[in-house]
Amino acid sequence: MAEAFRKHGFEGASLAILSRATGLGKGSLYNFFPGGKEEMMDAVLADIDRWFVTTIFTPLEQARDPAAAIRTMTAEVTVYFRSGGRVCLVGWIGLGSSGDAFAVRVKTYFARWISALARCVQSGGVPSLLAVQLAEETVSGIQGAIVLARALGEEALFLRIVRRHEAALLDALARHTR
Amino acid sequence: MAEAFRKHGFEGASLAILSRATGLGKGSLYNFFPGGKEEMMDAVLADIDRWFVTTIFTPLEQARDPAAAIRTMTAEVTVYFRSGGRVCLVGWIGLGSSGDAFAVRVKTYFARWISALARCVQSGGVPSLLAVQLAEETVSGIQGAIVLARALGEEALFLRIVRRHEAALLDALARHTR
DNA sequence: GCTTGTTTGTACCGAATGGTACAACATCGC
DNA sequence: GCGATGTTGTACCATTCGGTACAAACAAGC
Repeated sequence: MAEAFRKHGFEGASLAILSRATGLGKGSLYNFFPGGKEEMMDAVLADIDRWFVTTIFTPLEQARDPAAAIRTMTAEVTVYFRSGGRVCLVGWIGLGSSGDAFAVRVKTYFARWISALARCVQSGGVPSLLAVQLAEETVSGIQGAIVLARALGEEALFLRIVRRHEAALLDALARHTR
Repeated sequence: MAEAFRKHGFEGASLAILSRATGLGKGSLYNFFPGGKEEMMDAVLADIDRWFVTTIFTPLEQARDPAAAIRTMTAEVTVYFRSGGRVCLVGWIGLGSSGDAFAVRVKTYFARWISALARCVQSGGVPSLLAVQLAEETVSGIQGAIVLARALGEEALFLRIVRRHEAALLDALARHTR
């Protein structure tokens, strides 16, 4: 179901597609999601959010070794986005007017990612202003890398860009070591 | 018409919406675009491409003053994307499976942007490998900034990120001045 | 085995979808 | 004026859309 939305977007994913993707008939679909397509998408976004919170956000927020936490973040993210071969549904949905219904979810997702990463970097001794700056740049850079890698059909480009952002983060940490 | 696609995406922009947006009835629409919605979208993308070629790409490619060319690029891009309030249709369309029909257009758009920017930076004395690296990072960064700025509803974030990329480009130029 | 509540498939709904046919209309060279 | 060409609105097409109704199938408790 998540993959169906990821492939076709919200508008493009028809109930027929969703039904085929899940193996459930319309009856079942509307039994579990009385709110229709919107509730289905919301559930998918909630699922994604949960994954990011446990795998990315909290490890960053509670990191005892910031450099290691950043390294695992980029590693996890690279796998998750299949090196840019997989789209970021949250970012995508935010682009269109159909995403207005999920605006809050989209906003909190990115806001938390940035703040978690910033806190991690900051905990390593980097001044808070620079930390936020680096975090913004990294999250934004990952989103851009997905767009570009998909557009050019070049997964290597995703890896290159993410690696550079990782390097920038680690460099800042090394420079401000206490 | 472009704005209709920009707002609703390819799937979301129905003929009714397109008709309303252009003020043309279905008859006229199908008179000018016998290929239907796909041809309309293609025309819009061609239009966008033309604008970027004349306003962004060729000035970069033929720049006599690389630093100035970069500065005008970021300025033009900032205005064009309304500081992130306006979506990059090319990048957006590339994310979904509906964009497969326009894959070539999407690909050449980004490829040319990167190569034009890289050539400009390189003409200022920056080694070609670094130049390509910086160009990739900048174009990707702009795309990410659009996604993030829209998601967070924060145009200032777009400006901040673009400005930082501009600074990185100018810095590289200054460092490798001949 | 019967009851109760959930899960499923199927038939169906009105509305909207992308697209076509075509007659009325305008425009223009001549 | 007249025909030729291009443009427009309208009615219409089959299909698909998201969504509902509901009865059959199922499961669990007792």
